[in-house]
Amino acid sequence: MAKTVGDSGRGRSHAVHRALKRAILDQALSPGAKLPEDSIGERLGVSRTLVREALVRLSEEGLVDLRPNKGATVARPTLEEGRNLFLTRAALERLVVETLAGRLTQDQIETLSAHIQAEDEAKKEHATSIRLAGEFHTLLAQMTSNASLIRYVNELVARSSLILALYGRPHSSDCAVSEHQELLDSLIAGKAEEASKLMTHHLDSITTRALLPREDDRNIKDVLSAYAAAEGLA
Amino acid sequence: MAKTVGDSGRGRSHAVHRALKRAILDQALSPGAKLPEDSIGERLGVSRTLVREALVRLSEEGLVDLRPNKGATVARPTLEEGRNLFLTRAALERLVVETLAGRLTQDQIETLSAHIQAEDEAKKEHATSIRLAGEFHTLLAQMTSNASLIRYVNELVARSSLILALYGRPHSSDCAVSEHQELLDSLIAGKAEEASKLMTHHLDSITTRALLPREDDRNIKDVLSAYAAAEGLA
DNA sequence: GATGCAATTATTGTATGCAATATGTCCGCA
DNA sequence: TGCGGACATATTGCATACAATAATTGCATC
Repeated sequence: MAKTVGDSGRGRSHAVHRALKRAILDQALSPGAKLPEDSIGERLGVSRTLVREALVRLSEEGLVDLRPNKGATVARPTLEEGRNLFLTRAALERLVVETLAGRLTQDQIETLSAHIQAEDEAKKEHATSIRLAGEFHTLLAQMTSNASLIRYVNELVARSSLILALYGRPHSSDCAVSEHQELLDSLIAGKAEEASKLMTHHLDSITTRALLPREDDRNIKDVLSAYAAAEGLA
Repeated sequence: MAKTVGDSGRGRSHAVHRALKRAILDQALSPGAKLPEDSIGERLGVSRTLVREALVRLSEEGLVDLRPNKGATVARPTLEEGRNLFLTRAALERLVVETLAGRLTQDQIETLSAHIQAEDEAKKEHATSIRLAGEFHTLLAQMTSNASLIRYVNELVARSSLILALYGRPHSSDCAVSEHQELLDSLIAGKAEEASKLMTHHLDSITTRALLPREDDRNIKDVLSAYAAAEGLA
């Protein structure tokens, strides 16, 4: 439906890239999943060449692991990488709010308010809710007009989805809507320092509130050893 | 000389990537230069396929501009992008020094000291001096063991070379060696706050000390409009 | 039944060929 | 001379073919 001319950018390789990216972020492809070039190409109606190009891009973005002669898999960050990632996010997003504090236009304020309201209304639907929460952060970044900043925040927010998919507590609202509202209020009031603190806390609390170690983080051997013992094996 | 098995990573495409990256950072290929796939492939003894893969990666790193059907050129950041980039760098490198303050091992301290000494000795050779200055920053980042942080700092430092190539004052020592020493002293003393301030100032002063507008930054229209007026045209 | 090896299959790595698009040149025409 | 259009050239976009490597299976052996 948005495909006619919308194939903008570098022809179809970008289309493939977007398709895979969406699939990953929607968790239709979960972390660790294999991504064979020809099945993907077949399914999407393009040749391996284009799939490879897309996979290279995704790997540069950190969404895909590309191991030589072994093929591509959806990235599977460790818990520690996850924590570090949120530290990095915080550093960048502090810059975002410091840049924005007291500088939001009326239009931007309305956009953000509307977004927060949408988040509030979608609280029930877990999947949507997560997506919207991420979008709030990328929306803010966008408003700085700082290209590198935008790019990195987008990347980190995307990867955060992976982290939360792997280590997120099932029923935690990962981004409390009220925190977004407070943040916005600070920004409007031009309280840069306060906004910065709120953002730090906001992201910090995700790592403590929502992240927790998962069994499936251990490798297959460790998992099976338990079953082995139960059966009197190994 | 480092090619036998050192072709590590994804076969030769990484080798191509590294070769091009070096060439760009050494300014053997200056910003705006065309990068035709087949001449590069021919020169490097690989097919266009591998060159393309390398170019895609470089474009993701922001070192190369990739325009559909128009081919690749060495990136040519605007002055404003340059300033924004240094803001972003500062945000990340503050995190670096905060992470490192008071936590450097003896080995790390020695590595950094040696590096600073090397910088001091290379003060005369402008090119080497610039490279070493950059390496100091990536070295610090490396020591945090924070993967995303390392990756972004590396990327931004690399792109800084482009910025300085375009807008750097010819004879400014872009990274004052003494500032690196002060920074290190702070880190050793564990004064996180001070180190953070030093880093901010250090990078800030690059933008004010070393960056200056260049004629060729304005786009062709603006430049020509003056001449047009002078000749009573358009 | 466990172990190691060989043959098979699946999948990636790379080069090449052809189509599509952009760029540059030359010529005719006002 | 200045302008536009057709042709020629260069370069990218994409698919396909083949080679190289890894994963898997089956079999023979102990």
